[in-house]
Amino acid sequence: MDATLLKLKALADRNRFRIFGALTQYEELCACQITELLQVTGATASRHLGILVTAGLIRSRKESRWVYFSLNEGCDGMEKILDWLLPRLHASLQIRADRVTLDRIMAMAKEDLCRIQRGEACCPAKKKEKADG
Amino acid sequence: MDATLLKLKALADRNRFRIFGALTQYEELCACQITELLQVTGATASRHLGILVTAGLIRSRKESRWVYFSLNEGCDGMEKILDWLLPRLHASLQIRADRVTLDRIMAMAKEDLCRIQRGEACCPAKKKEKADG
DNA sequence: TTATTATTTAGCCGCTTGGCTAAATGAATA
DNA sequence: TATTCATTTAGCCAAGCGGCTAAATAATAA
Repeated sequence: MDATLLKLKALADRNRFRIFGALTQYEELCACQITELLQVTGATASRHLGILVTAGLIRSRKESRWVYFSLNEGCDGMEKILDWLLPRLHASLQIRADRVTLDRIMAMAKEDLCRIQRGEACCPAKKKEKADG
Repeated sequence: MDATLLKLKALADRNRFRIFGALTQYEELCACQITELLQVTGATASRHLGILVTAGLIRSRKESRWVYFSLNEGCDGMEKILDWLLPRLHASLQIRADRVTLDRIMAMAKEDLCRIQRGEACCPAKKKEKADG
C-alpha cells in the first residue's frame, strides 16, 4: 500500500490520534502509560501502537521490563505532518484533556500503574506492611 | 468529532485518496468522471464524494445536469495538507496511473461517459443513424 | 406535463476493524 | 532454575465501512 495512505489510516482512529498527540507532548511514553491514558486493555493499546509503528510514525525502544514509544522524527513527511497537526492537536479539546490526564499519569511510578492495570491494589506499601507485620 | 480527525478519516480510504489526488491535477471534475476513474457505481462514488465534502476537503457546484467537485482551498489546514500530500501524491504509482486514465476520461464528452455508465452503447451517432435510417 | 437523466439516498450484505479475554513471549528477579 | 511481570499475539465478537441494487430527487428536454 502507498506509505502515505498507510500513515493516514494509522492516524484516522481516535485512540491512535490520541497516542500521536500524547507523543507530541512527552518525548517518550511507555506502553502502560498509554494503556492508562486510553483506558483500554494492554492488548488493545499494544495493537494500536503496533499499527503506528508499522506506519513508521512512531518507534519503540525496549529497556529492562518496559517498552518506550516516541515519535519517529526521521520518518518520511513527519515534518509536514507535524506542521499540519501540531496546532490542531493543541486546539483539540480531547487532546487537551489528555494532557491533564497525562500529567497525572507521569506523576505515578510505572510499577503502580501496572499493578492497577492488573487489578491489584495501587499501594505497594500496604503489601510490604503486611509482609513485615 | 475533531474536525482534523474527520479529515484524516476522509482521506484514509484508497478511493477517496484517489479522488483527492485527481482534484489536485484537475481544477474541477464532475461526478460521472470520478465514477469512471474509480470504476465503481455512481452511488458509491457519490458517497465517497459526500464524505470528502462533509470533512470540508472538497466542495461541489451544481451546473445544469452536472455536479462539479473541486478542492476546498479555503478549508482549515488545506495548505498544510497539500504541503504534505502533494509531493507524495505525485510520487504514488496509483495516482500517476490515475492521471493517465483521467486524461483519457477528460477527452470524452460527459454525455458519452454517462451513457456508458448506464450500460448503453458509447456512440450516440449510431443511435441517430438508426433513427434516421 | 411527461419523460429522461445525473446524482443522491435507502437498504442490504460481506469484510474489516477495534474491543475484549486468554495464552504466549521475553526479560528481570528470587 | 523457576517465577514474575510487561508486553504481544491469537482468537472471538459486535460495530463500522464500502460495495452493490433499487428507489428517490432534482433538473433538463420533449
